Amino acid sequence: MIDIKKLRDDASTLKAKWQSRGLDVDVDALLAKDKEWRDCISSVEELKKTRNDESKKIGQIKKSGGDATEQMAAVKKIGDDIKELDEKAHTLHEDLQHELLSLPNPPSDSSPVGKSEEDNPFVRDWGTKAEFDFKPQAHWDLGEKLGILDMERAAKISGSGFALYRGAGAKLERALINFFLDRHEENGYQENWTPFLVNSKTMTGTGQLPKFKEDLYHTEKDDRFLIPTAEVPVTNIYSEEILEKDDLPKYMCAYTPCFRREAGAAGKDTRGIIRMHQFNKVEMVKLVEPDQSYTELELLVADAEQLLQNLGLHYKVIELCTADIGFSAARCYDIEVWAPGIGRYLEVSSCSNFEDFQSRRANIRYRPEKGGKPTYLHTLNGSGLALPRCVVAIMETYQREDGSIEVPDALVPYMNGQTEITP
RNA sequence: GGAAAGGUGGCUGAGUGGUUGAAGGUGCUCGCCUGGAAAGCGAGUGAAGGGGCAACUCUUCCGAGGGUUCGAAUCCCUCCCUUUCCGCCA
Repeated sequence: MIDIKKLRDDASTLKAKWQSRGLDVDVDALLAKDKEWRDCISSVEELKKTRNDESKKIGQIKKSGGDATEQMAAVKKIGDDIKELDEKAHTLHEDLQHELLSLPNPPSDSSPVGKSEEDNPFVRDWGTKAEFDFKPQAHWDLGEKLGILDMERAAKISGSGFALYRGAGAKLERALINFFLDRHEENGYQENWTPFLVNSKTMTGTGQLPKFKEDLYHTEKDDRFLIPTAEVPVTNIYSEEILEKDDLPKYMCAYTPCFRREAGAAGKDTRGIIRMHQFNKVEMVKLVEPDQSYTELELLVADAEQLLQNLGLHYKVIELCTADIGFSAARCYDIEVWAPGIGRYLEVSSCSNFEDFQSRRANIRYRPEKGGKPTYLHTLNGSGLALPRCVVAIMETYQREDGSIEVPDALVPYMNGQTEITP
């Protein structure tokens, strides 16, 4: 959420930033509503002051045995006015708050301005596209023939958009999760195991609510949501808390399954395991001091890249332009791994700096100096990494002509010494 | 799911309708004292929001939301959470 004070002070800059996202925000209407709310608050407070003073006087009169009937009637009238105005102020505030919560983060000045994903600048790449002296197969063919991926039975059990990994396929998932988590621990991230169902307050904290309810699985009876990413529970670990300067930076990571309705993505990536309603992911989250967040973003991307390098997978890093950047992010890098079987780069990580957008929503603060005033810290997160697309890249990159798959060296210990996957 | 007890400041813990934003203790900060420290003494020590250039000032907040009342931490209702016991269950 943006700071309403910024909107009061410098609406035109914010408006321009939203415009760079392709969003036309009626800032004048927002400011008018804000003004109306503040005027309302002022009147209420004035009335409350009068009421408090008068009530005290009544107390004194009664104590000294006097008759305060007249005063009581007068204050009663004030009370009625307060109630009415208070309700109005409350409604105005809720309304304004809802509108503010639905506004995306204004992109950082450092984010490249663009009109669509076509304008996302290339940052760097690592490795080269794998070459084959045979025609490489797509993972769905490889997986089915090897018996490690059973999309048909997954559909029978749950429907489309779900994967059933079997045998070495299941083991590969487990191996990747452990491999990723171990690397993060080495890099100073504390491992977390979180709830996978969260309440609406938590979802609002990281920005999934109120705007993207349609993308989430919701349990009607208990009003809880299945997490679409570990970012949600992990970032909210310290919600409503005030941390000390010495507590920062906080490096945290977690493996979780992720649940996404993929509403609006119908017909996209329907084959294979590129877009799933349920998938596994390891996520890194950082809570940092504001002046460190852009340095930390670079480090975060490097930590994600390291994993692909260890796996020997070719990838490229791109930066998202203002038109393509996510709702909550101020700046964002995507890492895309090369999948030679289908001949596409696949997004396996998104590393973002949210600045104080999430911390303001989730109310995560810290004291810049001992005994000082609490202020909002900066949050960042990055996938490290999303499993299915890594599996795709591994299968397709390490495939042999006979359809078997070589296990990348880094994963062999995590596969109990298994070096290849054969039928 | 049933029963009971609770939810007050960084922590602990009083408070049952009227200067209570909240006693006492503890912790923390600053000062005095000391060769230095401890002890002791003194002062300060929550958050959000509004107004003001500022000193400052006002409002709100005792789990959340309603209600009663001239006035609510205190009384009533609903919900949430915690603990203990019972039941059920991986």
